[in-house]
Amino acid sequence: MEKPATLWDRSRQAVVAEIVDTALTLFAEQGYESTTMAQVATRAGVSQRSLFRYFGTKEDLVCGDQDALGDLLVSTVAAQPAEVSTWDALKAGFVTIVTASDHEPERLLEISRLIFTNPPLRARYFEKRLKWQRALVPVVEQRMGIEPGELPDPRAMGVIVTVFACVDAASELWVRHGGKADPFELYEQALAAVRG
Amino acid sequence: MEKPATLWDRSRQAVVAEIVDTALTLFAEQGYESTTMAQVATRAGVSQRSLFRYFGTKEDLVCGDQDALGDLLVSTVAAQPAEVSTWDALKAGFVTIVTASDHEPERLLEISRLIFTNPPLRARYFEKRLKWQRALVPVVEQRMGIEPGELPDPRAMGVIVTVFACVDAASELWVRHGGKADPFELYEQALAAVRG
DNA sequence: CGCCAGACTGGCAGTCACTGCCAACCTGTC
DNA sequence: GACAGGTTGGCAGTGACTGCCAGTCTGGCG
Repeated sequence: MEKPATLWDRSRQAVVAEIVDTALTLFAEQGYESTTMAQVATRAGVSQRSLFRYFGTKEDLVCGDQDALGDLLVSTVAAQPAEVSTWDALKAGFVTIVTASDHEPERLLEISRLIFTNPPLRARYFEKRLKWQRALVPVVEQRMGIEPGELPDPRAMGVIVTVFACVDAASELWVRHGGKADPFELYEQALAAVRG
Repeated sequence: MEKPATLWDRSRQAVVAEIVDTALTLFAEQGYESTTMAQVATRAGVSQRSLFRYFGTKEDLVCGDQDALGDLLVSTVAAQPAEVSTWDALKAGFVTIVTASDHEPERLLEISRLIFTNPPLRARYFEKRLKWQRALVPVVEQRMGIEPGELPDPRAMGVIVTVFACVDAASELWVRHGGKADPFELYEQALAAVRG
């Protein structure tokens, strides 16, 4: 079903990666806002039109294709054994995501800093995460023994949005600490304060 | 300090209100995205240039000036007596905000629906709330007996972002219930599931 | 080899949000 | 009635993004 992996596909992958690379370099050099898509296109050696075909929006140059990670998150949470608490199941999902990210730590910090310091990027990131949250609703409901309804259950919603909010808070603090703090530790502290 | 309230100020207020009114009408008629700022300007009887002077962005037509509400939130939380728990203090802040909103319930629902169904609007709303969260950090830190540092304390951050996340979840569910559910009840359920 | 359908690319013109600039105007004051 | 300060409107421009069309490149087929 998704085995082909043609040579063409791989070359496209390479092109995408190279574009992202030049974009991040430009953003680091002159900032996100003051870098235009035309610049990225020129330096990456593609037409502006094609650039917009690869990445629908400027934000996507940074926020990338989070859909795959979202699927991984959901399936990991769903795959946790029943005796694992909902909180631990969600945590396991996020741990899996972080370790599965194909960026080197250095670059991950740079990307995170970009996202947390540029409102439009942060907004886009937030938006993508909304989709993850929606996808998690049935999984968490089942895990909490709530039978699914037409609309999400407020209890399941509460748990999900809380975990995401704490992950977000920990990430922001991690970035603002310059990557020198342990993000998992920050997350644990935040959640501990919440759960009393 | 802020007593003048000149006639001029009031007429400006009226102009702003009227623009918002026509904008919301247009959004309801043909949707947010497919309504242009030029249309709003024309129907409201101002030049496009002036429209952008009143509202810096298209989103601000809907998200309005949340800064005043943010100040109210912070001061209300800060004004809660010391024996009130942090959770209750934050809740009191939000209750104050909701009741202080000068929109009729019907319009409030309409605005909320706009925000929750249009990604750019939701993103902008989220962004404004980030400022509220930042402003709350010192207040909550003091209330939790944490001495303020250069960066926010993860525990205070956790509590703040959790409350915001649950308020957000409750609001979204309220909107998706067509305004027929009690938002405070939804909030209580969400938070109860979190705090166990 | 020649041919052809399908996918990818590039350029071009257009839309829309948003901004800087400048001239016209309006308001209150001396 | 002139004058200073703030307000408005038009105008031209930037930058993200899209639709359209023509050129190109590829793999299959006779």
